[in-house]
Amino acid sequence: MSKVSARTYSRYSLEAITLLGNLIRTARKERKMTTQEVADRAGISRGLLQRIEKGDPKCELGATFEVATIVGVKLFDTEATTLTKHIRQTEDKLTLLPKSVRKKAKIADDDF
Amino acid sequence: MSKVSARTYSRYSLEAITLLGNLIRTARKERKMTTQEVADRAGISRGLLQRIEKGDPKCELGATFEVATIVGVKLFDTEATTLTKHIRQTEDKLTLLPKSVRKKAKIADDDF
DNA sequence: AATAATTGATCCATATATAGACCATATATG
DNA sequence: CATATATGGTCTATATATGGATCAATTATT
Repeated sequence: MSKVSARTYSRYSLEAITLLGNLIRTARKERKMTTQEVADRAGISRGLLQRIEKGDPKCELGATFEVATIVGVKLFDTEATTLTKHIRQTEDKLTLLPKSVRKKAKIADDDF
Repeated sequence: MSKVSARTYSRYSLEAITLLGNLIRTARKERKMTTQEVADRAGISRGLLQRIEKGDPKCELGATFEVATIVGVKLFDTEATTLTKHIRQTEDKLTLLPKSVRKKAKIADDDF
């Protein structure tokens, strides 16, 4: 009694995840770090690191980003300093946008 | 009887995740999409989407990337076409690198 | 102002990812 | 060539994330 739904992913998402994994593995080897080393530093198991490098979508977001950071793969092509600034920018932008999005309450749909 | 380890994250990782969440929420509102709408399209629950937008590290990598794709947040600042190319590039790079990393089997450490 | 809808939060049952041990194979290095 | 080490895979128990329901508060629209 199990396996009911099984999540699906778009091709773009899967490729992005694959690329991220490849970048991580490449960076790790270039820095001559062993899988065990990186896993320890990230506080995760070696098995999980392998799945991350392999591009498995079913991994913790946090664990993945942590590993990327450790081996030096920049998310957003952005330095640590500018990251905070970007966060503030998006927050400002958010306060300007309406708090909630309202849909046109239409009775019937398009075709008639 | 629980809560044994509790994973930790670097400041940079957390900020990157927060930024990603903010970008997603901003993009969603700009496109006038409701949380339920996006959640349905991504095949996830509304609750999970909220955690993603909030920047919770403990979310599926796949779910997060999927949502980002749906609302139009580009990972890697890269188009879908070039993504495949980038993957090949990293794969090529990987074949050039040594298959396994070997550590100097040193007895004592540095200071002597 | 009234109303409908979105959002945010909490709670619980269940599906699922993770750690950790183990093994086989590949591979770097002496 | 021999050997130690890294890697990759599998398996199981356990910790944990997720879906779904529910409720309160906020907010857009008439």
